[in-house]
Amino acid sequence: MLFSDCLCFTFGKISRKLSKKYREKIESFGITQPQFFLLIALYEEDKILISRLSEKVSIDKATLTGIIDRLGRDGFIKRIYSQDDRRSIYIKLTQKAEKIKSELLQIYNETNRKYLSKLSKEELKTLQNIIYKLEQID
Amino acid sequence: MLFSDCLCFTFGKISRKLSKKYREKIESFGITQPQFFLLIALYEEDKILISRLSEKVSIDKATLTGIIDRLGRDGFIKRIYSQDDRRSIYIKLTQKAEKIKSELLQIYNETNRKYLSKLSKEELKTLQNIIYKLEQID
DNA sequence: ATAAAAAAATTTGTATATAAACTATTTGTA
DNA sequence: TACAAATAGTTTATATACAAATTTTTTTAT
Repeated sequence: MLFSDCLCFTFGKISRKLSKKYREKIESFGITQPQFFLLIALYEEDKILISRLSEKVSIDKATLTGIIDRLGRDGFIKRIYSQDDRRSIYIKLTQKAEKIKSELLQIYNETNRKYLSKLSKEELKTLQNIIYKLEQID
Repeated sequence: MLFSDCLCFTFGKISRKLSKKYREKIESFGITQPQFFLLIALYEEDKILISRLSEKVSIDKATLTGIIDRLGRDGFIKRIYSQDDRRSIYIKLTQKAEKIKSELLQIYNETNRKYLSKLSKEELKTLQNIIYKLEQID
């Protein structure tokens, strides 16, 4: 059985290739691709629990801790300690992150559209079904 | 634009999820998922140049150096220094790796089939086209 | 009320991933 | 020949990724 029949291999390969494309467009902002996606998630919903953020971007919490550390170190976000539940921590965008919001969103939208546009309407619809099915795995 | 419209995000997410599935099945062999795929590639074509292996598994050479180091450390492969071109290095499977070949290939084939079987013939055909298109990106 | 269980996040240890710089060797070219 | 350019692979530095263990706090069950 060839690697082309291994969805894991194929999806990983394409994922790495696409990541690189985003990376090239955002490197001037001093952020990485996972950091970029995290900021995009926060632009959609700010002041959000780390555990909720973890679900939203499908990255486990241990990994997220590091990404948050570095985004915090570089001044893009802040940890806000919850008063209600002292185990919980919210993540909030800083002014520095707000300032580049429209630029980052534009890059995000344009780049997404660029690759989506390579597929026909029919293919896109089928792909969405495929993705739905694969996301349901256990 | 939602994350569901970002192919990079979606492919990465599914790739991580599927990786975990392979990981669970092979952890008893003391290898990781990237190491597993590398062994699969070597079972298909043994004594292969590192640069060729890099193309075959679509992992860059710097990353491969590390994976090869660890597979070597754990006795699954050996570096064979070329006489013709002293820059070149071949990778060769050891007896230890040959011994688990049939088991690993079975896990590989069964797991691939399991996830492929979630898709219809029609979906699979379309997906292959989509993958082809995305692989062509620059 | 209190001990056990669960939850939120971090820490630790190991393994990718990748850009950039580097070493050694080979090839191309004047 | 001599020397610049290309090639094969490694190294370095930094950033994910993730399992397992840990800390702190809250919830649940008795």
